[in-house]
Formats: sequence, C-alpha cells, structure tokens
Amino acid sequence: MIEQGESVKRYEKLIRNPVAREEAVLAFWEKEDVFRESLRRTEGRPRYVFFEGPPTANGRPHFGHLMPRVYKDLYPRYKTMQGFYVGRKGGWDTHGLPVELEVEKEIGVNSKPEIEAYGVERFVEKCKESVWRYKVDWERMMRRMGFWIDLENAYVTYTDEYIETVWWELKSMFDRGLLYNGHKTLPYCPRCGTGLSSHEVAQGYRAVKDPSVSIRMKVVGDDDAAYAREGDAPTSLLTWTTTPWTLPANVALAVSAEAPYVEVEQGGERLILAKALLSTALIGDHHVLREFRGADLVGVRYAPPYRLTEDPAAHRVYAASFVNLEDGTGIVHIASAFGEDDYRLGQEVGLPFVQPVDLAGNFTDEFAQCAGTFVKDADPLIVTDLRERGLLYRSQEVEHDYPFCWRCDTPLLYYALDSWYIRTTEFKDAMIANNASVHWHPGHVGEGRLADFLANLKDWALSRDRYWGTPLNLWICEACGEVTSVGSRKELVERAVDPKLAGEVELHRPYVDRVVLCCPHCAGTARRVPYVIDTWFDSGSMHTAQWHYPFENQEEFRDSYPADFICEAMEQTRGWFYTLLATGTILHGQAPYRNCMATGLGLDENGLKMSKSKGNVLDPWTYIDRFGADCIRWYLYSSSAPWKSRRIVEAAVQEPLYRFLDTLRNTTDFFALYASIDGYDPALHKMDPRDLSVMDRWARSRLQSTAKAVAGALDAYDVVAATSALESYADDLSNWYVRLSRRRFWKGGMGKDKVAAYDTLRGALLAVAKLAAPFIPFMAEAMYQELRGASDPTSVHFCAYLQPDERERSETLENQMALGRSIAALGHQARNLAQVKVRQPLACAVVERVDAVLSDEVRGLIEQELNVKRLEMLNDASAFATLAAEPNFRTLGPRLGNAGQKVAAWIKQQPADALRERLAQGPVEVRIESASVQVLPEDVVYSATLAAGFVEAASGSERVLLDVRIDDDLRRQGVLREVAHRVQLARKEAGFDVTDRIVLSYDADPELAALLAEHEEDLAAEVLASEVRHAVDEGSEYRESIELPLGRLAIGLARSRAC
RNA sequence: GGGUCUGUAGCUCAGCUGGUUAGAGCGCUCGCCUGAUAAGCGGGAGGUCCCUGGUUCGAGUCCAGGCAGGCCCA
Repeated sequence: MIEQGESVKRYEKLIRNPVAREEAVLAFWEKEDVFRESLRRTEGRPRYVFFEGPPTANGRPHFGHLMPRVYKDLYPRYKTMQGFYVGRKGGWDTHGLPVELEVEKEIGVNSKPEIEAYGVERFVEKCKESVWRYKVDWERMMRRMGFWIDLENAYVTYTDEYIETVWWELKSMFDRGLLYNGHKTLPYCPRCGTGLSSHEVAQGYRAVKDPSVSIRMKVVGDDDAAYAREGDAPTSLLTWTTTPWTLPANVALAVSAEAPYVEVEQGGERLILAKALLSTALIGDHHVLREFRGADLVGVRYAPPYRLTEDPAAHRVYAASFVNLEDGTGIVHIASAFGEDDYRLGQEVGLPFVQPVDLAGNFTDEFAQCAGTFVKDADPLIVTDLRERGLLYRSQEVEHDYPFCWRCDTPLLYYALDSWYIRTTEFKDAMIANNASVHWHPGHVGEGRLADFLANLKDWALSRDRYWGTPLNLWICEACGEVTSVGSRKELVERAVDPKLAGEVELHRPYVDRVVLCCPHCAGTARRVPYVIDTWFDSGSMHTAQWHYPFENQEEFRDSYPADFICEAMEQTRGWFYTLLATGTILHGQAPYRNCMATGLGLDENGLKMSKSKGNVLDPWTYIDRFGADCIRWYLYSSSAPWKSRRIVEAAVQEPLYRFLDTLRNTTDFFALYASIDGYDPALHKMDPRDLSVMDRWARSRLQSTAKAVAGALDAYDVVAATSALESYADDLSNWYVRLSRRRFWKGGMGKDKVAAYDTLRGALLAVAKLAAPFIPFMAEAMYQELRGASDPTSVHFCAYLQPDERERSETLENQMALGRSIAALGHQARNLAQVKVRQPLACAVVERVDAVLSDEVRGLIEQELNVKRLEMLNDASAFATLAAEPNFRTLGPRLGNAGQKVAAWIKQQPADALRERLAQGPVEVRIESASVQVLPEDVVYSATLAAGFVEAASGSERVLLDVRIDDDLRRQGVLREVAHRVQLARKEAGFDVTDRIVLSYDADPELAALLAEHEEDLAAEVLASEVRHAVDEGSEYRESIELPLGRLAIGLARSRAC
C-alpha cells in the first residue's frame, strides 16, 4: 500500500520541452547568481587561465560563431569543477577598417576625401557607436547558450586604458629599436586611396586578360660579372612582365643564382634566358651557344627601356631567391616601387626607389611621355613604344587572376606605401621556439600552418592610413626630424606643449592629433604621425592590455600569463594566434598560451562556408528556439573533432535531442516516477553495499570507467571521445540497467534490494549530471535539482567533477556483462529466425565460445532476458550438430578425372567425423577398383546440420544455439505470460494509473480457464488485481477478446474501489 | 602558385600503430519487445572506401601522381 505523508520527498518529472526547461534553468542561475558564485567559490585556488578572443559587435552573431564558443565554455566549466579558478574576462574588438566600412555605408560615403569632407570627428564618433550595434544580440546569444563569461568587466580595445597599454607596448619596442619606417607594398586601390587588407583583396580576385610581354634589355657592361660577352652581335637579357606599366620604374633584373642559364643565337642577335624556359619563351629556331649559372650574370649592366634614375646600383643583374622558372624567362624585371619581392630586394641591395605614379594611379611628370595617364591605360602605349624601338621580343595576352577593389571594382596596384614596421624578424627564432612549446589541437595548425608562416616571417607592417584605430604613438619634430614615442598618458602630459589638453584628450584621432609635443632634442614642435595601427595589434595585445598593465593590476597580470587555454576559429592562425604569439614573445619572452584549439568552419547544407556576402549565414536562434542550447552544444561536441568543418543540417543538429538528452530525461523521469510512488528518500533509506545486485555493481563499475574515460579524453582535448563515453553510459543505464531492473522497482514495499536499486540509479544519474555539466549545463542542472539531497551544493556547477573510484570498478564484471549482452542479442536473433516470441519460455540456449566465462549472476540475468530455463556455455558445441562430408569436385575433378566420381561416392559414405580426423593427419589412401588413390584434406568439405529443434545465430567469436522445442508445460507458461501481458496492455489502453488496483474479470475456453484458475494468484499479483471474477463484468471500464494458443479469452477491467 | 585539411551507405560521421566478411547514428523496410521512453532489440535493402599507379602475403589505412571541395597565404 502506498502512503504519502508530507515528509515524503516528491520527485517531479523534468520539463519535457527543452526550450522551456532551459529557460527555467536560466532563471534559476540568475536568481542564485550561479556563475559569479562559482567564481567566488574557487577564488584563491590554482588558476586555469583562459583568454577570450574578442568578437566584433558590429555584426550579428551567426551559427559559425558558436563553434569555438562551445569549447571556450566547456573547458572553463570543466576546470572550475575540478577546483581551479577560471577567470573569464570578456572582451570586445572595436577598431579597424571593417568598422569604418560599415560607417561609410551608413553615411553614404565611399572614399577618404569624402570622409575628410564629412568630418573625421563625426566619423570617429559614428564608428564608436557602430561597434556596439549588435552588442545586445551577442549578449542575448551568450546568455541563452549558457556561455559563462564576464561581460560586465569585459575589456574594450578602444578605451583610453586599453590604448595606453598598447602605447606602452609600442614604446617599449621603440626604445629597443624595434620600430622603423619603411615602405610596404600593398594592393592599393587608387580610387579609394587606401591599401587593402588581405581578406579584402581575397574577395576581389577575378580572371582577366592582361598583356604578357618579353623585352630585350641590351647588355652594356660585364666588368663586374663572371659572365663575359663574346663577339660583336648585340646581346640582350630577355625579361618578361604582365604589367608593362611598371617598366618605366625598372631598376634591376633578377636571376636565380643556382639555375642554369643559356646564351642563344637567333636571327643575328644573342639572347640570354633560363635554360628551363628555352622552349616556352623563344619563338622559332635558335642555336644554344653556351651555358652558365645565373650567379655568373650577377653584376652585368644593361640598358633599361626607360632610364628614370642614374643611380650606379640600378640597371644591373642581381640574384634573388624568388625567381621562378615556371613561366617567363627566368630573368625577372624589378620595379622596387611596385612589388613586394621587388621592394625587399631593393632594400637588401640598395636599389633606388623609382615611383613615377601618384596615389591616384596616374603617371607623374617623372615619366613625361605618359604623364596624367592611368597606368592600366598606359599599357598599350608602352607596348607600342617598345615595339617601335625594337625592344619588344614577343607580345601575347594571358589570362590570370588579378585583384580588383571589392568596393569599386578598380584594378588594384601593388604599390609601395610609407609604413612603420615592427622588426618581428629579429624574434623569428624565439617565436619558432615558443610556438613549439604550445600544445596545438590539431597539431598541424601549429606545426604546419603557423610554423610555415614563421619560417617565412616578415616584419610586421604596423601603420594604416585610416581614422578609427589605436593612434600610432610617434611624434616627429618638424624642425629636426627627431622621433618621439609616448608610452603613457602621464608622459603625454609631461611632453605636451599644452598639458591641460593632453590630460583630457581622448586618445583617438582626430583629438589626439591636436596634442603637439615639444621636441626633447631641439625644442621644436613635434606632431603625431598620421597613422593608426593595424587592429590585429590591439587584439594581439589583450594578454597585457586587458589588465591595463603595467599601470594597474600587476598581480592579476602576473597570475594570468600565459593562458592555459585559448580557442578560436582556424582562420585566426595567422591572425590572433600569431599576433598574440608575436607580442607575447617580444614583450614577455614566452608564448602567451599553452594549449590552443582551432575550430573548423560552419558550412551550409551545400558545403559552402557561411558568409555574409553569400547570404547563407544561419541564425543560431532558428535552432536555439526549437531544440535548445544543450542540443546544439552536444551536437557540436559530439559530431566530430572541433577542427573539422561541419555542414549544419537540421536533422543532424536535432539528433542529440532524441538520442541523448531524451534518454537522460526519460531515465530521470523513470526514477522520479517510482521514487515518488515509494517515497524513496536517500536520507532515510540507507543502502547497504552487501545488498547490491550484480546489475548494481555493473552500473557502478561502468560509471567509474566512464568518469575515467571522460576526464582522460577531456585532458587530451579529445572532446568527441568524452561525449561518446557519456553517451554510451547513458545508453547502458537506460537500455540495460533500467530495462532489466524494472521489476525491482515495481515490487511493493521498500526492501533492501529496492533500496540498493534506488541508490544505484540515483547515484548514477547524479554522477552523469556532474560529468555532463560542462557540456550540457542546462540538462545537467535540471537533473541535479531533481535528484540532489538537501545538503548538496545549490548548483551542479558547484560540484566537484567526478573522480573515478577504482574500488567500484571491475573490468571482469564489465567484460562478462558485455559478453552477456552479446549473447542476449544473438539469442533474440535466433528467436526471430524461429519466430518464437520472447514471452514464450524455452528450455535451453547453448553458447559456443572458446574460454568464455560467465558468473552465475550474469548467467541468471541473461536467462531471464532470453526467457530460457538454462543457459549453457561450451567451448565446442559441435555435439549439437551433425557433420556431413561432401566431395569437393573443384579439386577432385582436375586431378583424378573419371576416378573422381568414384572417390566422391566413397567420401559420401564415410562417417564425417572419423574422416575429418583421419584427414587431419594427412592424405588418405583409398583403393578404387584395385587402384590406389590419394584423398587430400582439401578434397572434402564439411557441412554441419544443426540438431533438430535448434536454431543458431552467430557473430564474430560466439555462437548461440537455441532449443526452440516447446512442450506443453512451456507452452502453458508462455500463455500465462501472454495473458499477463495482454492485461497490462489493457490497463494502459484503459488509461489506468501505474498504481491503480483493478477488478479483473474473464471468460475463457475450458483448457485456458483451467490453467488460469491454477495460477490466478500469481496473475492477480502481477497485474495489481485486488479481485478476480470468472465472468466478464458488464460494467467493466475496458473489455477485450483475445485469441491464444490454448483458446479464446475475454477480459474485463475495472478500477478497484477497495483501495 | 605555396601550405594545409577533407573525400567512406541516401544524410551526418567513426574507422587507433596496415590484418578476417568496412562500421555507427539518422532515414527506409519487415519482425519482435514494451507499467519510463519521441525509446529499445533483431533482420533486410543501401558501399567503385574520389581516381590511377606503387610498396606488401595482405591497403579504407602507407607512398607517389592526379581529380574534387574547403581554408590560410600569395
């Protein structure tokens, strides 16, 4: 009888709708201030340091943003539960060209002159607003996804504090001589008047046809070269370009030092070019005169097509590593103002800088014959001119990819612009060493992509000729040219001509530009350079600048450098991952992070990257509002490795809801249902370990193994393995432990066995909640709140992560159970084959498996599961089969011909077992019509025929033989079970409660009636009937007629009033 | 063009250092089971493991070349 006093604990079912369930948990977290409390509880503990890679809030968050974020939340939660203090300072990236572009669009301007006309101050103020446009969307998304991060104290890269630290960093580099002024060759849009960053350029590549010309450059001197001219014929270096407009700026030619070059004779002239390109570069017949290495040509002087400089270093041949021998002539035209390689070579060997093109892309007076002409339009003019002067060897058109401005479609020019650099190359070895100290997940990001980048490291071009960014903190004296770097607000005030202004001024353009310094060298007036800095330097400085170090928080900084864990999308490799590493190495001499995880991309259903321009971005809310945050989180964690790109397909995202989350919910609900009925209270009903059944011990052992596997996988940053361990435990618990233990919960009273079952199930569910808490924080919390005891911590997120307890583990038991389950599966398969229902008891199942051992307990479970009276384990079950020997005509025929038939007949007559034994010793001699014939082992194949009444099912290493002979007694037992089952179904159909007592009434054919009468008490107990009547009640709430093997049965059910 | 990743069932993906007949989940289909379950169990259909060559007794796995897609960088 069930009594429900007030003191009895009630367990509620979990909220079924995942979205509603999570909203309830969110409300609870906020009410209890759970995130901040989790930080307070761990304060002072050893740290696990996490750095937030700051997002830009001038764009809406989309599904792709969730991918790194789920891991950025998982590890801090996991480590917090392990007792570490994991501060999670948020951050916002707020500067840069993308912000400016947004504002340009908004105010309807399209170029720098227009911005100047609009007013830089107004423009910058707009930028400042723009960066917060979608802040609430980000905050809403983070809150709803359960991403715990401190946004209230987030660092913001545009604040004066942040800028001040960046200034401090830059000054410290300046003082160490690491900043210098030079030229950077950028893809430059002459119409917009700005260089473009690489991601902008990448958007504008298009295949176009351009001229491809080979030009003679006549050798005029060989005094400084190993090469020496021979004969009197005119000799030319043959060079090649697809940008004829750069030829006026030619200052040198470059060759590959090691490659072979040849001098050929053709039509009375001599031409020099790379041997490898002879056949593709020359037209018509030629005669090779001699061969030499490129190095021999170094120093040769030649006549340029246009002579705009008289510098003695110019118009000579140099060796360069970038010379390629795949197209062209192997002799590369160098215009140091118009190409990155060209510029670097110019710097290395001291070439003059010839730049006859203005910032609008037109030739200047320096190249008078085309002055005022746009360079691309000058191409045909120059080609014609060269042809007329006999310098043109060949002119063709080639199709290749060329970048265009993605905004205005103007062809971009590679143009050397004035720029400040950080001498990062000086730290190349240090960065390589620091990179090697990082644990990369996956390895190829650090070892491949980044290492590769570091191996070819170039100095960091720091300055940008724009408006919205951290102003470059360099002031140049108008009088003496002295450069001053200002490293703090204090210093700015001290040096300013107007200290009051310097004390109040916002550290942005155009305000800070108004601060004029007094030159420390000559007391002249120093003005700030017009640049802002690359915004990557901002975010790459967060390890220091987020604390406003060294002006504040010195201790905080020391305790949180380097980070233990960072995680961002893969494309940050040469972005944030690199800039952090660079600034960290230069400023602090150590890699700024120990573990770095890179995540893949979110792809749309066609496998294309989600991007705003393609219009295929997925709003996370489409799934959050339908499946909930846990479902999305688990999908991302479990579907594949973090760094793999994923197609986001609805069915796949939804899957965990049914497969995993509902399994947890249902198992918890199962517990709640019966624990409520029984009034189970762990505080009152103490479990004695001696009462634990084999199922309990197995469930407990599996739990410990799971805890071990999950923590091990997480520590190895193998998130997928962690999720699959949890999933398989949830499955084991629900579909094996609960399924086989149901009867223990049904039976009345609160016996020791029942307490053991409750204790085990509740313990397992609580443990799962803790193990799963970092992954699915909502579901874990909901389960925990349902199951926790009064003295347990308020939230699952305050609990200690489960430490595996080896004493509860038994590998033997787990292995035996695994074998048992495999046997059960085979047994079911065999029943299927024989078309015998599980409810029909059978006498015996035989398991054939070598050296298999099952304890009596496990064996008992399997007998029950398979509904067999006896389960036998054998090494060899051949006793249950009859072996027959069959001749193998494939071997007999070819070898023996006609005699084969006779031998075959003989084989068939032999007892198969005996024959096999004899053949196992070797060939057998047989006399066939007075001739002796050898029968070889391969001449015989054996077929086994199962003993009558058995069916078999087999998998890899085991075989199950099922005795499907049903005698009268078994049949009657089967019918009894069938009747009980039908009554149970009827109860459910009638809508009765699990605990309702019923009046069962029935009519049956005679044989069936006799059987039922005999077992009436058992039946009544089984179906909770308080009374059984031998004629169907007319007043029954539910009636049904059933055909059974022993006859027809009519039943009637009514709720009993007795109870 | 350089670097790198990916290519396995209709879909999403596992397949560790090479080793029987290539797997899971979802979907489809037939049957079973069901006092928790949108569940579970079993059977079936569904595969050129991108292609070609090589190494090997043996290749989805290793090597080389190619094709396709993606990303980063030019």
